[in-house]
Amino acid sequence: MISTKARYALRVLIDLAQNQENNYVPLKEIAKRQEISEKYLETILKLLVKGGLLTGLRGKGGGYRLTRRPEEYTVGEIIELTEGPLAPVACLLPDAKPCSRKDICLSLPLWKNYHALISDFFYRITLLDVIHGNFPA
Amino acid sequence: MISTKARYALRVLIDLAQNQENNYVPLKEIAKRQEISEKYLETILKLLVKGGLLTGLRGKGGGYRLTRRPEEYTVGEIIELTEGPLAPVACLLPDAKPCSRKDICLSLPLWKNYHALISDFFYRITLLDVIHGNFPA
DNA sequence: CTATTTACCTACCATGTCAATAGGTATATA
DNA sequence: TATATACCTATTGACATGGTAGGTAAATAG
Repeated sequence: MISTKARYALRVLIDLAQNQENNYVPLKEIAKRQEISEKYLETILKLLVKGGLLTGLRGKGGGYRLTRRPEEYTVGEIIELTEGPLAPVACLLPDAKPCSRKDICLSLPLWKNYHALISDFFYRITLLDVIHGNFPA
Repeated sequence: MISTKARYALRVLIDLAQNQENNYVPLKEIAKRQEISEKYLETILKLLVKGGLLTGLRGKGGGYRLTRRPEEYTVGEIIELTEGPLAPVACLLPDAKPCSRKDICLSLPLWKNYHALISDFFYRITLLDVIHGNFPA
């Protein structure tokens, strides 16, 4: 299952894309529109700011806004930022410790194919695609 | 991440497909070949028996064997049996409680497409495919 | 210069799942 | 009768998840 963190993050980005115009949007507004607890949303927004997907501005008139245009975000990076690598098994992580069975493991190619499939899917789809409902045929 | 339960289950089925000939294979042997703790393997085999993928026979000369031919198992059913539905979000579960945002949710179609993609992938691949390294192009 | 609004920070907690273990019971064969 | 096996119930430690509490820093409005 995709975690709420990733799902909420995506919804926040969609929300900002649709509501930011030229202003900073306060957390409170996003929370209200998206029906997400403010406190919990904080932890997610922190992640997104730290990851460079959003900038925050403090004080009156402050809030959050996107750092790029919607077509410049991929769903893949949003998911990986919030909940970690898409790799389905540890052996496929970039810094995986060598597995003694890797040469005889018949499942490994399956997980590799699966990994390629979903990486492709998620990294090809941009935030704008999600907003417009454009998905690969 | 795919759980060890699902991954071990797959490995067990591969192991049986390759080693059962016409006999029942004791858990001990599988555990040894696959380097999986006997105790933990028990819980997995119990699941597989309960799910009808395997039959067990007690006593001397007993053990486990497949209930069907390898080409009659799909990877999808093995995963879903051991770790639950492939659905990435609760709203896509067959008996999901109606979500109030479902008509305005822009992410939902994304998760639907994703779900279709991976279901297709895993349900098209049989145990025999895995053994032969045959994957969809 | 003060009040207010906002982001930002540190810490905590309850619940549940995962991976694994322990110890025993039932059943079949030799 | 002894042995090999599956099968059953319960428990554990570690960790992730989803969420909360309470405070600090900075920006603006008046």
